[in-house]
Amino acid sequence: MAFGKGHHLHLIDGSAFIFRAYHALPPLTRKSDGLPIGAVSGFCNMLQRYIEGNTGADAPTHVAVIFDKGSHTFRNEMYDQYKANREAMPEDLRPQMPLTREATIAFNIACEEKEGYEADDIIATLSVQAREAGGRCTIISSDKDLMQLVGGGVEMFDAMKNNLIDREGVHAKFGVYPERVVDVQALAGDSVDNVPGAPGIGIKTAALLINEYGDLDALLERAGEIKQPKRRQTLIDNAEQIRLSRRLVQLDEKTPLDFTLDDLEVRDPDPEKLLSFLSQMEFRTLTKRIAETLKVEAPVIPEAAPTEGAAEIEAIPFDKASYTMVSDKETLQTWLDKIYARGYVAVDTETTGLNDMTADLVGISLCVEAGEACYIPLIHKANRGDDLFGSDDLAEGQMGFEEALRMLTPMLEDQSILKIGQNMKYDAKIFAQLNIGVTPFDDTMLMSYAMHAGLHGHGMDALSERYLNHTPIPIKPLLGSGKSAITFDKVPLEDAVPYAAEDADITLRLWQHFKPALHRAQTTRVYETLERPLVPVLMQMERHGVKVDRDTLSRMSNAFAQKMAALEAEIHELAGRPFNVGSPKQLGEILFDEMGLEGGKKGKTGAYATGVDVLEDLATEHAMPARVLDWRQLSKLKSTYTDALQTHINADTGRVHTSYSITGASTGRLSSTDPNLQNIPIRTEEGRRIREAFVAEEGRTLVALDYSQIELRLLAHIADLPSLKQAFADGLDIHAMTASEMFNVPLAEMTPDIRRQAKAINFGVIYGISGFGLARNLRIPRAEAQGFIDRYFERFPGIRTYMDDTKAFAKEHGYVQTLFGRKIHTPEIASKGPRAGFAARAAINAPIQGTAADVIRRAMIRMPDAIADLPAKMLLQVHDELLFEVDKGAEDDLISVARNIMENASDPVVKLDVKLTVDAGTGSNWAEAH
DNA sequence: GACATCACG
DNA sequence: GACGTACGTGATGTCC
Repeated sequence: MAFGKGHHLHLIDGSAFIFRAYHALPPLTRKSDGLPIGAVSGFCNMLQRYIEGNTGADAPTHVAVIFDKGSHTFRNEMYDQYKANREAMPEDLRPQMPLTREATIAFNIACEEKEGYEADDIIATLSVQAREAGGRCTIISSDKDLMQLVGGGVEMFDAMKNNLIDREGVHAKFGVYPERVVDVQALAGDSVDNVPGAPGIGIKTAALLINEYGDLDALLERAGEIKQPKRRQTLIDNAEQIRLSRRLVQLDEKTPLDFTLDDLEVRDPDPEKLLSFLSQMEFRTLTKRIAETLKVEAPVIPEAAPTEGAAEIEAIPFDKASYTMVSDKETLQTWLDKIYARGYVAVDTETTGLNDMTADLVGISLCVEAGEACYIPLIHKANRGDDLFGSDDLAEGQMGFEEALRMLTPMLEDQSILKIGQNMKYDAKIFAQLNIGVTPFDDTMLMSYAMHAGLHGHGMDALSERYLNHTPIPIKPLLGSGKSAITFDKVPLEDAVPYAAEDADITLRLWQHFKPALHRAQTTRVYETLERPLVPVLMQMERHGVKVDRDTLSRMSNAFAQKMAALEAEIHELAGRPFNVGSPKQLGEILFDEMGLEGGKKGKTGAYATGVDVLEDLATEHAMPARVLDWRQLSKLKSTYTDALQTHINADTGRVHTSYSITGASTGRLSSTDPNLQNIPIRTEEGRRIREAFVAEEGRTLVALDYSQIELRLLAHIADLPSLKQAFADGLDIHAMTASEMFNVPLAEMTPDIRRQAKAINFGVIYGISGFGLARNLRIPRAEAQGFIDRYFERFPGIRTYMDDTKAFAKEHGYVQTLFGRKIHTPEIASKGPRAGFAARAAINAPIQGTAADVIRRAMIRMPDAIADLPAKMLLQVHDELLFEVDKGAEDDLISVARNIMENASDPVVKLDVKLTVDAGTGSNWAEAH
């Protein structure tokens, strides 16, 4: 009998089921091979519960699960931004999607999808067909986009809240009945699907307008009559956009389908098929339960290896002999086939050096399963290079460089294949040089950092030792050291293969270990929002580099050398004999033994201390220490900056390319190396001039934006200090205000000295203040410093509480957290003696410094998209500052966009009680811009 | 490679 | 009651 009166169709929104299952369950994996399976498990459970709950008199006669297919639909043709801000599907969910289709079929339920259409369109088409045939239809979903379909025998059922949505239910949600829902949605827009709508109009206002004017067309036609000027204008200005929005939200009730309602008739499951699928997935409980329901015997699922990560991974021993070399395209193709079947692969590159801007790709290793890895050598030389003749010949047994990359590139760029790396920024930069974009990816180094910051380093060797109980093959013996060191392309293949392949093997095993651990440690969100997305951003900045003028530096070097020579002569004269001014040991002996100055203190190595503090004190008694300080400053500027920076100017680009380490600092700050561009001088006039060498390209300008007092602002929020918050809200001079509060001095009578003391205390608080430390910093008696601190605590009682609570938390948990959930471990807090003191202060500082680091990371991650339409590039980050280079004339546009991103970087995750403000400067060089 | 020193936030 | 103490980094030169 054809579908008609008396029949009842159920349409299940498959995607909704999957996402609910995915988010509701921990990241389960199939025991035998680690395949992620949590969403499939939840999906099957939901299907089974659905079946069990729909057996009564009102049971459906027809049923289907409807899925989305592909991400590109006819709506993207109308509007390319449709659903453009959707987050990418989590990697561990992607391989489960086809399995949910298999599950539906195993349950013997019709499973439908159609390329170019959303599931919602299929649901719309079927529900209309059911209604027109005189039957009933229940849509099992809570998606508001489907509410336009309700009425005339069509209802929705929200399986989550267990409630039925009829016409009245829709009215309660939208303020209009189903036939006008599309009009309201068109006006209100939808940020989730990126439907624009009318700016400033939400569901409430939209419903009001539609109810007043009847429908959307009437409203738009008579928009001029609207009394409120803002509403009137937005409707007039955005009429086209609103009509487009209506077309986007309007479901297609005429989707061409190659089946009919009759094909959806409820069928009993085939026990054999269903149980075979469930046991293949290794769902023990569910298999048993369904077997009982179906009154058949449950199949026996063999017990796989134990589930705990480490044990499972250790179960497969490392074996150099199992690694293979790929020398031809047939073999490479079998590896690609394996990778596509799996959906993920560990990748590692071998190169001719450690600098990813200058190193060349030498070979690639791959691993899809613990113990099963290969190395693809590409440009290994025939011998070690110590042979005078023929040393440029390539070693035998390598497939062509071009051919290998031609085969690998589609896989490396395939959205459905997850590439797993250890420090992916390095490998991705190597591939980027060859115009290959590696995406999507996971990074075991960043996973470790998200979980273990403060506990240990995150290099591969350390992680392998610690989590895999395996010492990797050392690289030293292969490359040698010193003058005789060779590059990896000179390493003989029989040595290179096991070394390189093992790195990929280790990386894969670490990933298998970390992936579930990341969830258990509740740091997945930190990893996915604060660590991983930073990689492409930093890659871009590093590859772009900053222009540094060699002539300026060179002139400065010469000037410094001259001044140093003069000072050196003077110092030798004052000392009575020549010595190495750069040697603290010799200097100490001269000052304290030969010249007999007082106050010499020997450190633990038996040498006199000759640091700035000591020499500054001595300067009051003798002329020499001051000269030494001057000499040291120049020596520092010359050796570390004006000389060294020149050597870092890249020959190809004429620019300096630093490398940022994401995992270097335990608090979440970045660090910068080769060269370090985060400690370019600024505090002294002579030093600041080095920034004049950091210049903009011809026709461009440097723009520096920095957060004003970000750590103190965050302290005010985190420790909940009302008077400090108020001071920031009022835009007061925060150090003067602190001084005024503490010393009872009206702001009008503030002296620079009182302000300076208050400033030192404010900073001291951020660092975990102590009487001793403050006394030393301010050069005042310890008792007086302690008095300041006591008064500070009285005036800002929240500080005490914050410090005590933070220490207590650290002691209990072994870590502290930032506002964004980043964990910083403080294991030494439990130790006895001075180490505990260090750890306590670090624990107090970490949430503040770490939250500031999170804030600027969030800004940096959003920045590339925000400035995509501007002729601007982000060049450098210096903890609370971002440096940009922009075409002349576009400075103001850039400042307004970038400042907006920076000031609102905490949104929407954290709502700060204190506003963040950003100062901006521009100039043809960094000294001017700051 | 350890240590002291000093550049930055 | 004594212990040593501001938090977080990286690069350089000396010396062993």
